[in-house]
Amino acid sequence: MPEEPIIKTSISKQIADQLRTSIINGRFKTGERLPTEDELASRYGVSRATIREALKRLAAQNLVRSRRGPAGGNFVNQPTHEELAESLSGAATLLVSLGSMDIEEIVDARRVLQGGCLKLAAQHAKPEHVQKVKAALVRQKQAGISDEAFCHADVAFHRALVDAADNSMIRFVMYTTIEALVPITNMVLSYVKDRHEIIAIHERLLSALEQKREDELEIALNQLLDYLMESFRLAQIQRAEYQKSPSGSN
Amino acid sequence: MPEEPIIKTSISKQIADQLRTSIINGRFKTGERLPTEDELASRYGVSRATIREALKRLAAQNLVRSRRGPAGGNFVNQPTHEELAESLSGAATLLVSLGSMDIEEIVDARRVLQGGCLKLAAQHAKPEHVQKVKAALVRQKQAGISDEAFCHADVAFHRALVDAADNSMIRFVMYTTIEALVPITNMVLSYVKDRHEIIAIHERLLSALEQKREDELEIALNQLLDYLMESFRLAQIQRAEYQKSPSGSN
DNA sequence: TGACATGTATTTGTCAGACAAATAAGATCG
DNA sequence: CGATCTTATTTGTCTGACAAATACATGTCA
Repeated sequence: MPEEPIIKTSISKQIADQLRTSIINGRFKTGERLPTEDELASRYGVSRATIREALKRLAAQNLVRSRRGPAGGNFVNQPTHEELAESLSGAATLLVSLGSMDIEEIVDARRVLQGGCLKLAAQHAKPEHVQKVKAALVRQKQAGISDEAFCHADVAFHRALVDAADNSMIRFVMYTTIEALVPITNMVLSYVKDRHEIIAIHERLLSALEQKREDELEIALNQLLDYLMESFRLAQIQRAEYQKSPSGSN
Repeated sequence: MPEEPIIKTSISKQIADQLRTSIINGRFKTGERLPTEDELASRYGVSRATIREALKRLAAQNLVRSRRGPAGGNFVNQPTHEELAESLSGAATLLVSLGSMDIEEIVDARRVLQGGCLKLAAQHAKPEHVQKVKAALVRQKQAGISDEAFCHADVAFHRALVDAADNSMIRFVMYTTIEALVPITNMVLSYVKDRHEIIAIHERLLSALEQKREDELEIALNQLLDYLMESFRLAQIQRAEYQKSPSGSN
């Protein structure tokens, strides 16, 4: 029995991995066109379907994108920060929705991480950063906007705060943390219909940023998160009662 | 012209997205088996190949895994933190290797984020956490191990520190940050062959954690990062000289 | 000549049907 | 009762085909 390679992983996965490493260590440069699918198929000695499955795996990770036609093909895609942050927060929301992370943990994390982030923001914020924060807050203060729009503006506000730290890595990481809280914030908002408190705290954050007061920023952040936690508890109670009382379960 | 849906995205992608949201909001529970590929194909009115491409996209995100045979099929997979962190740090590494993030930014980010993280660790660390940190440091101190093994132990050390904060969200986020630094650390190590300094600082971190001294932790972290930055600059210089002097380019 | 329509080749997207490989469960035989 | 064999089911891969998008050349008409 001469050691037949006991390969457990499928060919398409192996090819996907090979292509990925080729991309990562630069044998295929960003923007460059990969060989056509037929070419790859014959090169690897497999069928086009297999190659396609491999390419789709990479496409799911935003590593390649494809166009049809002549001058089309599969291209190495340089994922933008947005795309990456998106897939990060997708993963994070997944973890949250599967219950692998509870709210206390997320809020704690945000307290610690965003705390540091704001400190950096106080040091690095340029006028245009402050301007963006202000703009988001204005949008949030518009009367009569929907919960959805409010939440959207909320995210924009916090993202702007993060941007003020002027650091790509932090942006990358904090977007995720913020995004992970969105479903919860949404739920809180739909049960606890009080936006004034949130806006008041946001205004405190903004003015603290304008004055570059690190201490004030930290205080305001803690207020915000405390408020969020408490509202969340309230919302949970209301929700539990609502599910008990009316019509029936289902 | 009766508004034929001008869908730009491919069918397989649409199906993948649909399946993903079905998974995320719980219409398919974790561990559950999806319908067979034939079943899905006829249900969506597409061919099996298309379904498979959709499933492979999800597989690339660790959302499903497949087994053959009867009682086999495509199963909803609950991604472990490790799997998620892995795919994300892959993304982060890519960003770094493409030069979208520079080292100052990453080190700054780590200073801020890991600083907060260590503060939490000092409060929450349980004996088994400390034990894991210690074990990683022991591995790192073994004489004669390769650069690669050293770097591996280095990552394990920092992960253990992060774990000590005992917070899933932070773990998720910090693993990514740490991982993003691996290629750089590797490069530094291969040029600046001095491990003593790193180990000395690591020991300071460990003992500070054991004594739950937040201030000491912060000091040691800053030392470590300062040292890393300086070594990196040195390594860059050496590298530049090396690339100028011998034989030729390429 | 120049602008516009038209064809044509190339490449991905999708389809249909087939066989190979793995594997769990039932059938068979000692 | 236990070990082995068969069988059915399901994913993995192959083959060959056609549809759709689209860059480029070609031709047509003013």
